[in-house]
Order: sequence, then structure tokens, then C-alpha cells
Amino acid sequence: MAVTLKNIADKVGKSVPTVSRALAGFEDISPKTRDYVQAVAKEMGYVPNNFARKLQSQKADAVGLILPGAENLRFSDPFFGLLLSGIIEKTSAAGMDLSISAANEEDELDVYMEHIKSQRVDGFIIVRTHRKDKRIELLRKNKFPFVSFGRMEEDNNFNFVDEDGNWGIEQVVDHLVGLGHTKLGCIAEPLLFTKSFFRVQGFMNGLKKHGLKFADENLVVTNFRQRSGREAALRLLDLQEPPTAIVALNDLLAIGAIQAAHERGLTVGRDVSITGFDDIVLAEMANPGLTTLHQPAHKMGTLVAENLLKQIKNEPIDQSQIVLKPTLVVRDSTGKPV
Amino acid sequence: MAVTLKNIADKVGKSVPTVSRALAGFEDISPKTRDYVQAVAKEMGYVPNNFARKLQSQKADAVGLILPGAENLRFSDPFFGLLLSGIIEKTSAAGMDLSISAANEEDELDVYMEHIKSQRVDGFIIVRTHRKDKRIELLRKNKFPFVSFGRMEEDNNFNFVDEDGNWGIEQVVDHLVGLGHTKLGCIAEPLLFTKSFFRVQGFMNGLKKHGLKFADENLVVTNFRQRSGREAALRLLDLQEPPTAIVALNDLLAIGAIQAAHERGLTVGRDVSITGFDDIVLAEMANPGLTTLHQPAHKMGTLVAENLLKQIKNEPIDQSQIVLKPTLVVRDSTGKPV
DNA sequence: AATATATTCTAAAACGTTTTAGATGTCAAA
DNA sequence: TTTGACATCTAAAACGTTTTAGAATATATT
Repeated sequence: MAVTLKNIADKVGKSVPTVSRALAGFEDISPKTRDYVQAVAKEMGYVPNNFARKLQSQKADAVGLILPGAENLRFSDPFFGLLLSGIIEKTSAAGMDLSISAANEEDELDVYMEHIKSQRVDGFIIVRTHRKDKRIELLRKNKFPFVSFGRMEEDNNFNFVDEDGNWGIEQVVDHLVGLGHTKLGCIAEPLLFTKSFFRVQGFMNGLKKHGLKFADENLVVTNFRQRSGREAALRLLDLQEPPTAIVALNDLLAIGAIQAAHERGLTVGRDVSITGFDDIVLAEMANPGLTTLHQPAHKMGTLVAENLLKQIKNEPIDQSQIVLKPTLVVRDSTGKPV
Repeated sequence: MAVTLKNIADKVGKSVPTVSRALAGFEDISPKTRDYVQAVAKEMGYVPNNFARKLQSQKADAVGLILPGAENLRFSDPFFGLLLSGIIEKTSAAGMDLSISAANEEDELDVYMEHIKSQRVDGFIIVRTHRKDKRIELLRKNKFPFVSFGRMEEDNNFNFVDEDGNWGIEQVVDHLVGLGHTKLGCIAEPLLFTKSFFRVQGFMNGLKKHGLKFADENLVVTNFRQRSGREAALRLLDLQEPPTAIVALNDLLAIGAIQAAHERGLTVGRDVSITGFDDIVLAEMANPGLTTLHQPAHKMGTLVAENLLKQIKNEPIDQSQIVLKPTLVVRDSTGKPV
């Protein structure tokens, strides 16, 4: 079927190793033989068998990405799509495979171990980090290369790329307080995730910084879906003393919140201000345009991949821990309180 | 480093093949030996070497997905994310690797051939089909397993999962004409893509069916981005005789069009009607809610993957060519013309 | 002319698995 | 007590590659 070194060897009347070394351009093969072998190989359409080569080299030339939550795996999040594009761009360009699979919570760690032991990947990319992340602890213990997108709450001596969510949300609070708001609400994703935890921390820090008091009822913790954003916002808006500004901790939640405001007959940006996080493509298109924190999703993907590839190849890494500050983009969903 | 059959063989005092066959549960190994071997293997944490096994079996147990357009690979399209989720769900559950990479136009076909010859995948998933698709022709010629998401314009004797875009857009036209619209505009993606071509065909068919005439200026062909949707819509709205309804051929374009309408001071759903295609999560959240055609993106991904997996395993396939009709979801972006 | 030195090649082993063909021993039947 | 059948195992080969160690030949040096 496929052309092998043996086929070429037979054709050129040399041994298999000679052919192998000729193709690899070793010095101990005469130029004449080398050129001949290469010509014949090309003519026969030779491509090395992937697995034979990998068995021999003991390198997988592959990066693993195991998505958490196999049971209901549905990423419609444009942010993740862009992150993934960045990762694929880099791994592809480096001739590395990106092997994507999914695992559910129960056997997640087993899946990681199997990947390691069967030597099918040289490293992992971790996404959606938890404040205390078992995957990270496992890989670190096994000294297996990985880069995570996101940190843990503490004990972060490993390679990662992350946003500065804390700082970012503080900017948002500054912006809102600057406009004159003093009653702020917040809609958060589950606090189990570091990302959410830090963003909430930023919210708290921001309040404190401006001498504002925090009431429990002003923080609604829910999940990722925009539907939840709507519900959470309704809850905030229906409070005795509703906040005049709602800090949603991602854009989908924010868009849900905008919808809720509309349902209550409020004009967003005037009667109530709403902010998001991520600046997904639709933040700009929302009505009104969403004030949010922009993140270079694609770029972040490339950084994660580059970092991991260097780690695998034992190349020096200029920055093994990267924290990117998001940039505030002010649109029409925020304004002075009435 | 990793535990091998040899390690186990040494430990139990049997030969390597015996261990191999014991673990695989062959009949010619005594129950006693079998159990012992299995116990030892488990205790030692044995996991078969992926590449050795694949070299021997001559199967890759992997599915390839080569994304077109490596040069500017940025998928923020939630639809694609969901499709991918469906694919990953099925391949993962079947213990198959999903190997994702990217290739640019020039060497796309070479990348496919290399994947085939190096035997790194057992089959391909093709996305974003062209009316005349070189990838499909290549794979078909080489009798290599694949399933495409989308058809070609003709000559479709291969396995695919596709939408009925033609039929879908006809429903949209029916809906608009039913509301009283007679001047319809259309914003399309490049016609090179089968998807776009069929959707436009549906638009034309719809007009003809209702005895409406088509003017060239009412069709704007642009690209995928929502920004383009805005620009295209501005062009339509600024015509001498602007259409009262704009059929955008995907949701992102539609949302761009809504923005354009707002810019021109028009109330969408009253002054101008706008429709989309796909029903991405934000269609519902848009303001006003977008009338569009719903597609089960995740489900489609699972169908594509299931079909390919069966093909690879030579299992019977109940339906090797699937065309799903989208369902019209009427929201507030469409209404009677003024 | 003998020795050292390059140059160019190959045999053998290795990576870790599975398959094929056959060896060895046991037991029952003739 | 031989034969055949069965149960249990192993040696050898295979998958296709690369590496290691060394062979063979030609060339240069003394």
C-alpha cells in the first residue's frame, strides 16, 4: 500500500538505513547516493509512517487538549473558539498534532494518566482552571509538560497564561464610580473557577477602594449561560434598592442582563448601566453596545501554545507566566446614573 | 520509564506474547495465568504504548479535521463551536483521537495526502465545502473514508450531513411575503461555498414562486463577518428603492444588518424586517430578537462523527446522506411592512 | 609497502506491540 | 502404549522507522 523505506531501498539497491540517512541528509552518505535516493523517494511519493517514527523517537509530537465536562460539552462561546484558533495556528505551524478529546469529571484524571502512560502526547493544555485544580496538581506531580490557560488561587509555580481579571474588574468599577454610581450589583460565574473568583475579588476591591459598602444581595452567583444572566439581573433589578449599575462578569451574562433590563422597561446606559467581560464579537453589536473588557483571545491561544511547544522542545522560555491586562472598552451600555 | 509488556513478562516469568494475549483475554491462556498477569499489569500501572500498537495494527484510531484557511484562522462562530462539540463528543466516546490542524489554500491537498500516506488518520471530516471541492475529489479518488459537512453543487455520491438551505430560505421568503413584503434584499456569503450558493438559490426560488422580480442590486455578496453584514445592509438601505425586508444568510450578517438599520434610524421589525440563518445563541438575545432558521449544530456534529466512525469500522450505515431541514423561528425582527 | 585516515555504506538492534506458527506437556481414548 | 486431541505456552516474525557500531573500500601519509 503505502511506500516504505524498504521499497525505496529495493529500488535503489541500497540498505534501509542508507535510505533513511540519505533522506535525513546525513554526512556519511555520498552526495550522489543522497540525491538519487531523494529523487526516487519523491518519485515514489514516500511519506514516513507516522507511528513507526514516533515509536522509534519516543516523541509523540502532539499536544493534548482534554475538555472538561464531556457530559454536556457544548461550547458556543466565541471566546473559546478564538482561543482554540490561536492554539491550532501555532501547533499546526510547528508540525505538531493537536489531539482533542473530552472527559467527564469522574474519570478526568484517569484520562490524563492514560494519555501520559501511553505516550500519546508530549504535553497538555489545560483550560477552565479551578481554584484548586486536580489536573494541574497531577501533571505537576508527574513532571509532565503543560501550560494552563488560567491560574489556581495560589501555589502557581507552573507555566500559565492568564488574564488579570482582578485588575480588569477594578477598572470597570472605577469607570462606573467615575460616572457617579454608588450602588453596584455583580453577576458571577461559579466561584469554583479561578477566573470567576478573581473577577469577583476585583469587584470587592473596587468597592473598598472607593469606600463603598458591599451587601450580599448585590452579588448573584450563577452559571455561564446568558439565560442565567437574564435571571440574575431580574433578581438584582427587583431588589428593594436595586443597583444602578450591574457588573456582569462575562459578556454572555451581560447580554442576558441587558435583556432583563429591557423587560423591566429600563433604558440601558441611562436607567441602568451594564458591563461585561471578554469583548466577544457580539458585544459591539449588542444594543446598546456593551461596555466591556477586551481580551485578545486568539493571541492568548498562541501564547499558550508557544509556551508549551518551547517547554516540550526544551527551548528557553522568555516568559513562562504571562498575565495580560484586559482593556476597558466603553460603549453605550454605561452612563451617568439618573 | 513507562511500563512495557516486557516488564510485566519479566515479573510474572512468562513470555511477552503470553502477557499480551493474557491481557487481551485470549482463550489459549489459562485462567490462572490470565488473572495473575492482569493483576500484575494493573498493579504496575500498565498502559499499552499507543504508537507501538498502532504501528502493529496499521490503524490510526484517529479522525482528522483540517481547517481551511490557516492564514487567518479565527473561528468565533458559535455555530462551528457547537458542531465541533458534537464531533468531539462522539469521537471521544468511541476512543478515537480527533486530530485538528490547519492548512492554507496552497498546500491544503498536500496536507491531506501526507495525512493519508503517513497513516496518521483513518478518516477525515470536511467542513466548509465548496461547490466544486478539491478535497472531496481527492479523497474520493483515493477511496479514503470521509464525511463532509455540506455537499458540493453536484455529483454528491459520498457521505455527508448537510442542511437544506435552499428549502430553509424559501420558508423565510414565504414568511416575509406572507407579512406583505414584496421588495426583498439579500446578503450572502461568497458563492464559492455550496452553503451560500444553495441559500441564495432558495432566495431566488422563493421570489419566483411568489411572482416577485429580482433586481441584481438587491443581492449583496460579501464575506462572513458581521461587519460586512452592516456594510452590505447600508448599501441595501441606501438604494433608491430600498427593500423592506433583508434576508441575511447567516446570523452574524443579520446582526450586522440590524446595527445598520439602527444607524439609519430605522426600527427593525417595523420599518424594516431582517432575518438570519443558524439561530446562534445570540439570535435570541439580539435586539430585537432575530427571526431566523434554527439548526441543531451540536446534533449535526454527532451525525457527522457517527457516520464517519461507522464507515471506518465498516459497520452498516443507515443513512449515509443526511439533509436536515432547519426550522423557522419567528421573533421580533420581522413584521408587516409599513 | 605498510599504515593511518577518510569516506561510504550496512548488519544488527532497538522502539513496544500483535500475529503466526509451532513447541511442549497432559490427558483420554483406542 | 501408542495415538490423537487438547490446553497452554513461546520463538520468531512482523509493523516501519532510527541509531549504533562496525565493515569495506578508497585515499592519503610515512
